[in-house]
Amino acid sequence: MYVGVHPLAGFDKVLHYRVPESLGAAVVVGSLVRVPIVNRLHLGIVGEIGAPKDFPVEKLKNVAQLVQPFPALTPDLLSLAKWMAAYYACGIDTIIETMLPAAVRNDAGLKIEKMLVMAEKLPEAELEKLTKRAPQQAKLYRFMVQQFKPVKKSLVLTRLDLTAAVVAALVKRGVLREEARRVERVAYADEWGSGEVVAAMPPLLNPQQRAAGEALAASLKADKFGVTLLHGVTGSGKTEVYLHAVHDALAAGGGVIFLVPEVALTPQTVARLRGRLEAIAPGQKTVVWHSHLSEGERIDGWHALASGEARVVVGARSAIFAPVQNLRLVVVDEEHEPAYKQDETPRYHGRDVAVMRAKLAGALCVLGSATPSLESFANAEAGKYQLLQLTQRVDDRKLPHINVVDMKIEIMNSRGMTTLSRKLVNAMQSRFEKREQTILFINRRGYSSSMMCTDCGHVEECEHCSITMTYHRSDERLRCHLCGAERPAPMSCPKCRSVKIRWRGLGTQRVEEAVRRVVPRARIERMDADTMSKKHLFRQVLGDFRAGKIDVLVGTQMIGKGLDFPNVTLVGLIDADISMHIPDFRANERTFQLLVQVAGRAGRGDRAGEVVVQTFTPQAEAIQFSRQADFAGFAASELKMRKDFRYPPYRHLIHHGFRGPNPEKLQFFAEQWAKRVEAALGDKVELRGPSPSPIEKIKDEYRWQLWYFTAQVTKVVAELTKLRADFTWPDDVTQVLDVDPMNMT
DNA sequence: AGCACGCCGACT
DNA sequence: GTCGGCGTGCTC
Repeated sequence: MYVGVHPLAGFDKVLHYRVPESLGAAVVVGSLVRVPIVNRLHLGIVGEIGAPKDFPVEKLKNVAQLVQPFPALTPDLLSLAKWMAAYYACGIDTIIETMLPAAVRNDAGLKIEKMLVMAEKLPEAELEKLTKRAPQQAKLYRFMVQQFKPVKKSLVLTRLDLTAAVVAALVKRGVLREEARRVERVAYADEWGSGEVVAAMPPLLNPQQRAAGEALAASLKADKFGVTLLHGVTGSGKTEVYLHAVHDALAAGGGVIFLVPEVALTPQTVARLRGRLEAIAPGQKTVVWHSHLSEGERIDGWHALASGEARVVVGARSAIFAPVQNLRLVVVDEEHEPAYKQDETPRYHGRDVAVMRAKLAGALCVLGSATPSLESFANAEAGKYQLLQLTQRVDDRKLPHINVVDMKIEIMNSRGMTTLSRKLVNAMQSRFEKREQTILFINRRGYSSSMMCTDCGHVEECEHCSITMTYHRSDERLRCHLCGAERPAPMSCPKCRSVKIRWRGLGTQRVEEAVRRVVPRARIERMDADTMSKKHLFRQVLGDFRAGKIDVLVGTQMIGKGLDFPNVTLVGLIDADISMHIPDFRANERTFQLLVQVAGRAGRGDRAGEVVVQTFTPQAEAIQFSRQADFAGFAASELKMRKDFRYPPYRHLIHHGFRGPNPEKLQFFAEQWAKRVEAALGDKVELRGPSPSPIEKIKDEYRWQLWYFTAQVTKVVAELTKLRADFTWPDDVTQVLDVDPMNMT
């Protein structure tokens, strides 16, 4: 028998080996093996069974060892690795290394404990003799005779105050037997596991929750891949809905992966989840998976899942690679959270990988959020994902009214520049009369500003990258921060010829002045990076605001987080679309989510709050726009920069992968990069490509193209570091909207 | 990755 | 001439 192996040796190639008789049937696809490469042993994953096509069979070496008795990667994980390698432009070995916990790879974490068992009893006479001649051995013997189960050698030695020599003597006589046993640390029953009995009681579901639960049950019953976006407002009880689905999946004999953002993995939440999970499926063990586990805990959890002993794993990002058997359900809670992104090579997005793994396993994937990410929402709108909504809060607190004001119309009506819309002014005045508070949130981020027509809302964008171009006032030019393209700023709107084209961006100061004009008697405080340079000032202002000494708080995003003021019943979002237009679509999304969060907080228990959103591109359009701003991101393995140069000469392939549906765009990026490197080096760089994705099954438009160029690293390292610093990297290199496993056949 | 092979300039 | 700095290609 011959096998093709993916070696974990730093290069990305399948090597073939002969499987010796002794290993035979135990070696299957997904097995972790040790194989000889040149003159040393490396780990590898069996990727296929069969002889090589272009290598003489006689020359094949033997597989040296089978590291794990069961396959280390399930078939779905193996195909997931292949997909990720192509999608995120990195070697499959890198992916496999992240999939397998280090402890599993070098079986170091396997804590072996020596156990002692009785092998043969001694006749009375022998024992008498032993008592005289070797009292220590006799003592040990007497103890061991009473034991029914194997006992830990270390324990026996300390308890009976013996040395290892005594044990060895009895083992040699054949009286005792030493056994090595893998220790099962119980990663699923730590000190937090119990004592949460109350939380284990399932609360009654409201009709909406029940309906969502039933819809998920139906999807699960269909027993095939599907994605459901569970869009539930804060406090609508999404967790209960997940738990019902988990229950159904377990009842059907399937496995479950439950992903939460890393920060959510506090002992309390873990304990609560585990309590509930173990209550809905008695006897089921729940493995917890996060980065702070010890090696031992990790390997035990891994083994429990790989062997099928445990079927549920709750964990952060990397838990998506857990070797769960017969995977039926993947839950991604708070799917919009940036914590799902890995910002080291291999850069991947846990949520996207979750969707793909579900697809490969034929499972149901549930993405849940109060503020779904744009791409998930777009996928739901496009009908690719099923959309379930929970609009009622469990506590029945009212949701605020959200008014979107189109500033184009506002400016038209007032015949002039307008900072605050009529709607917002009225609302502010009425709040002031009622002694309620207002927050005006000015959406300004960085100093990127775009060119926008105040008549038609047109924004200039880069023809190559479809992102908004940045206006540079110093030289009156527009630049694309992604590809570096530039052109003179137009004097009139290219679309409607209007001359009312201006660069956008209101300062807190101007807003403050405007507020002072319309509510002269109100106490107004400004809060932005300029005025809040001192920490205590920041606290003081927030304190004053909370105490009711301030009526209107005007600020930038710094007031966005953690604002929970009971007396605030109005929130105004000025220039909502500024961050919709900055060339970083991830920022758009943050603004959008912030909006939803702010909206959720506005209002008092008894009455719904109000939110006024001022925009030139009313919401639907704005979202649409930011979807276009999605570009074929630089998915890419990181620049490989090694500083430890030594002989043998490093020669590096600096490669950048560019993915996306538009080959021209990709080529353009690649060429831009090549140019930059050339300029930095002062000599020619060879650009090669595109090389197609190694995955044949993916439809052509989703096929990657990998463009790469080679250059001598000696010169490049320093230069690239500089380049990197002044190059505006897309905020999110792995993030792409067109994650679309639904359309891959 | 790590190692061998083979190229080219400057020396035991 | 050959030694070693360095680029390239291969590893079953």
